[in-house]
Parts: sequence; structure tokens; C-alpha cells
Amino acid sequence: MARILITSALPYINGIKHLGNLVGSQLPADLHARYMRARGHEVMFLCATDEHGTPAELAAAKAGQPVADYCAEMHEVQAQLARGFRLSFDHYGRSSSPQNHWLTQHLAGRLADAGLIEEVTERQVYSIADGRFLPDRYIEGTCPNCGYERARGDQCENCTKQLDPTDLINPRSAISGSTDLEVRETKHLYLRQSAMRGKLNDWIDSKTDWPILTTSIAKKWLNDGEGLQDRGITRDLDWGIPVKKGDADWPGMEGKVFYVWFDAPIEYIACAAEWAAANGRSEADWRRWWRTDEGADDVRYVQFMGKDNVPFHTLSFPSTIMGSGEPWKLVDYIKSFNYLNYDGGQFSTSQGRGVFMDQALSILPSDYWRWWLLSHAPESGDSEFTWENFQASVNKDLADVLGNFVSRVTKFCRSKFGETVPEGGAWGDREAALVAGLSDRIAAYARQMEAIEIRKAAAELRAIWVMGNEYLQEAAPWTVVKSDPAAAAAVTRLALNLAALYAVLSEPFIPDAAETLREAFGLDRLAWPASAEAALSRLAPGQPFRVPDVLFAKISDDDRAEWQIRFAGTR
RNA sequence: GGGCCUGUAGCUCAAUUGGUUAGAGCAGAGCGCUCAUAACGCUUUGGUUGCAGGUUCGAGUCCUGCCGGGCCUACCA
Repeated sequence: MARILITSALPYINGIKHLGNLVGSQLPADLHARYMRARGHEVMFLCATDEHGTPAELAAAKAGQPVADYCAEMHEVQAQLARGFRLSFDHYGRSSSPQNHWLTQHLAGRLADAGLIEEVTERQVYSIADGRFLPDRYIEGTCPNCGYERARGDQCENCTKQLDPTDLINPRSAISGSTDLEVRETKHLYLRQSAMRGKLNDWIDSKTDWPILTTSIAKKWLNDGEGLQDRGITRDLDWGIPVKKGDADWPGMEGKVFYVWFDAPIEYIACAAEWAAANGRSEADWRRWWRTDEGADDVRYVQFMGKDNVPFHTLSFPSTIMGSGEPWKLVDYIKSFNYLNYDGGQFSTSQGRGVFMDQALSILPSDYWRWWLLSHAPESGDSEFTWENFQASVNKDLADVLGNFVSRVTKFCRSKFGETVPEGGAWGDREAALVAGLSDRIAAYARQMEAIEIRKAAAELRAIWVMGNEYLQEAAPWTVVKSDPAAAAAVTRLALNLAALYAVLSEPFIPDAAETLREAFGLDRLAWPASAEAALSRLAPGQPFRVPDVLFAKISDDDRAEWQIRFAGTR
């Protein structure tokens, strides 16, 4: 039995995430966690809301709430949605937790002691009306290059020229529109990532099995221009983790907080401490997952994230870990994803374009979304959600191939033998062939799941479902029953077992349907099959079962058309 | 501007890393079945692998150029 530590990129606290966010991190992480648990491994699956930063402050202000209250509320909303999608976190934490405050300050102190922190005085734009420093992209003005009037302080979206906020003509605050701006000096801490460059490079080079998407982004940042740049890890904000050197004050940094990208990954660790606190566990219980000197040396750590997160997970966070000089667990495998587009364009939070997690659950159960999203995960390139494709895939795969199989088997049995597993008859060549074919397919499915090749795994699972229909068609118990009831009973018994097996194999993708089947067949738990042969004899003759309700109702053309309009955006 | 990814059947994607005749699912066509959510099974149509060159006994795969799509480019997270 192995020990697998799994983290999903932390969803930002600001608002409800769309399906593209979901499929890029939390959902595939959940698939992996469920599969590894099913295989009997010890799993620690952690996620949390990422709560600091300017957008959180602004969203709270817009909602007319203190930022702490806003975050607490939004955390609950997101936690509820996570439950709705059956994301099986061992703990869903908060980057604003006391544990993260402590650990972030502790690690910053360690980095300072190691000489990896530099104090830099810089000049930043301050908005007097807003009473705050403005990040570059929160300053708008006229582009000096092309004259576009809504250029941002970091880059002009019209001509793509990189800008400095002071380049802008008629600069104004993007928050209030105020032009009462001035440049002020402010001091910040920088993490000397450049000093870690060689170490990081060697480390990345050693990860030959990582997705190209992951390593190519890391390499680019390591080698681009003058190489990896130092990075500011503090900000002039009220909401965040106060800058301290361990327990001690940090002279000159009063009133400042750590940058959200510094403290967010540290929450991966702190989240485990939250888990322990929330479950009455000891310090040692969580540290055995994270400290290689306290039991984590045999842990395999896998991270899931969208491609935009890769630099922080391949370079910044490892710099923090390595630079601390303490034996915290480094990531072993990073699974990164491209983007999911929506019907010919991007998902857009501001324009309400696309499907958001709450809306998705309001129209269909989570299994539908889980299946489509995972079986179309943007692994090799960006992928696209269209309602036509969603309707076709879900109706065919879930309703026809899987759902109808369960339906025809259980209803046939009920009408000919009653609602108990029939006895009598024996397996013949056809059953032996099925066992052999199934063994191969299950092995292939397991291989893809181990490799976290999600679309390929989904295709294998679907092929396993298809085998049930093929078998039934060939065995034709509805004909055989007329002349040889015992033979028909054997076929039916095997087919019922097949349905029960599907519950086990499908659980990582569609946990609710798996649970429905588990109950229908009176199984106490969903144990991974030791062999196809054994799995197909699991339900004993005479054992009662229930005919489950329709597992997956089909999506009608009317529904599809209505949703297509409802989620088109520009609301 | 620089970099990375990508282009394969009407659609969504494969192709054991250079190896026989480029494969699946969906959609389409035909046949079969009647247990089942008008579901299922079998058969089948469909490709100058974006374009043009090159390397090689052999190229979807490697090289060069062009065309198209996408992403990143460090103070949003």
C-alpha cells in the first residue's frame, strides 16, 4: 500500500468558479484520489480557498462586507459546491487559517536566515481617493503606443505592448476612476529565486516523466532572458498574512502582508495541519505527510493545476521549500491542464458566459458534468464545451451504454426470475471469453488511471461498459429462457454481476451512480476486483436486489436549446 | 517582438516516440435483435495527416519555410 498526497490548485475566493476551472484542477484531482483510494492506497487529498489579494478586497468592498466576512461566506459557498460535485477532499481549508499564518511567517523567517530574502525599495502608484497602492493592472489610461483609451498599466490589450503604469497618458484608478494618483516609495521583500536557479534547473531536469506542458513552461521561466527573476513576496494591503520573520516583527515591513502567491502554496501544507486540528489528530499525524524526516519520505505527492499555475508550482513554491533548508516534501508529479473553452470562445466571468458550478448543479446532477468534463479533459490542448457535444456524449455514454445496460439486465431478471440473483446453469466458452476480454480491459483502464491519462482512462471505462451490451446481445437470455431456463439464469446472473462490477470501476468518474448501484445490489462496499472472474461471481444466487430507477435520464433537444440560450452570456 | 503548444474522417480525439494497408467514439448508411431509457448488436461509407520543400530503405512522427488556431511573457490570481 502506497501513500499518496494529492493537492488541487486552490480556487480563488473571488466568486464561483466555472467548469473550466473545475476540470483544470479539482475534478481530475478528485478522480485520482478516488481511484487511489479504491486501489487500497492511503490518500490525503487537500484543497482550500485562496483568500488573499487585491481582488478579494475589492469583491468584499463591492459586496459591502468586511473582507474577512466576505471570505468566510464565499468559503462556505465554494465548499458547498465542492460537496455538490462530490469532490472528496480530506480537508477543504482556507489560506487565511491560523496554521497558514504561522507557517508562512515561519518559512519567510527561514528564507531570511538563509540569505534568500532581499529588501527592495520601489516606486508604486498610490491612489489617494482609494487609499491604497494600485497593482499595475488596476491602473487604466491611454496607451502611448496606439492611443487605446482603456489600456492597463501592465499591458495594452489593444496593441499588446508591455507598459509601465507611468507610461500611461491620463492614468486613472480602475477601481474608482479617480485621477488623484501619485507615485510613492515603498519597501518590499523579494525572494531571491535567481539564487536557486541551478538547483531548480537540476530538479526540473530530473522530472523526465512530467507532461511537456509542465516542463516547457518551467524551462521557459528558468532560461528566458536573463534567467529566473527574483520575485516580490509582499504587498501593501490590509488583508493577508502580516509580514513577520517567524514570530518576530520585521522592521520596516509594518502594515504589509505577504503576497498571495507566496502564502497560497504554503497552504497546501497548512491545510494538512487544519485537517489534523479539525479531526482531533496529532501534529505527527499530518507531519508524516509533509516532513520527509517524520515519515513522508515514502509519500508520492501529486499536484493538479491549470497551465497558468505552472510557474508558481515548478519554481516559486519549490524555491520556498528548498530555500527553507527544512525537509518539507517536494512535489513528485505535476499534472497540468490546458483550458476549456465555451462554445467558440472563452468562459467569461465578467460577461456571464459559460456554465458556472452553481448553475451546472441547478440543471443536472454532478455525474453528468463529471463524466463529460473528465472524458474531455483538456490534456493535449485546449478543448471546447458545446451543448451539442455534451448532450450527445452524455446521452450515448451514460444513458444508452451504461444506464440502459443496467436497466435491461435488472428488468429482464425481475420479469423472468424475480428480484433475486437467479441460480442454476453454468459458464461456457462465451463467459470464458468475456472474462478474458474483461481482464485485459480492466488492466488497460488501471494503467491509464495510474498514468493519470484521463481521457484515455474514460475511453477504456466506456469500452468496458460496451462489453456488457455485446455479451447480452450474443447470449440473448430472452431467447434462451424459453428452452433452457437454467442457462438463461447463468447469463442473467453474470450480467447482474457485470452491473455490480461497473459500480466499482466507474466510481471515480460517477460516484453517485456507483452509490445507487451499490445500494441496489446490496453491496456493503465497492471493493476493487481481485480478478474479473472473481468479480463476476460476487453476487451469490438467491441474493435479493432492487431494480434501480433510471440511472441517467436523457437530455432532450428542448433542454439543450434552452440552456444554450440561457448560458450564452451578456447578462 | 520572443517563446511554447497545436492543425489527422462532418464532429471529438488516437497512432507503442521513424516501421506494414493512419485507427476509435459520435454522426451518416444497411442489416439484425425485441430484455431494455426508440435502447442494444453486427456490417459499412468517409482521410493527398494545413500547404510546399528536404532528410531517410521508410515520415502523421524529424528538419526548413509558409498559412491557420491557442496560450504564456513575471504587479490579477
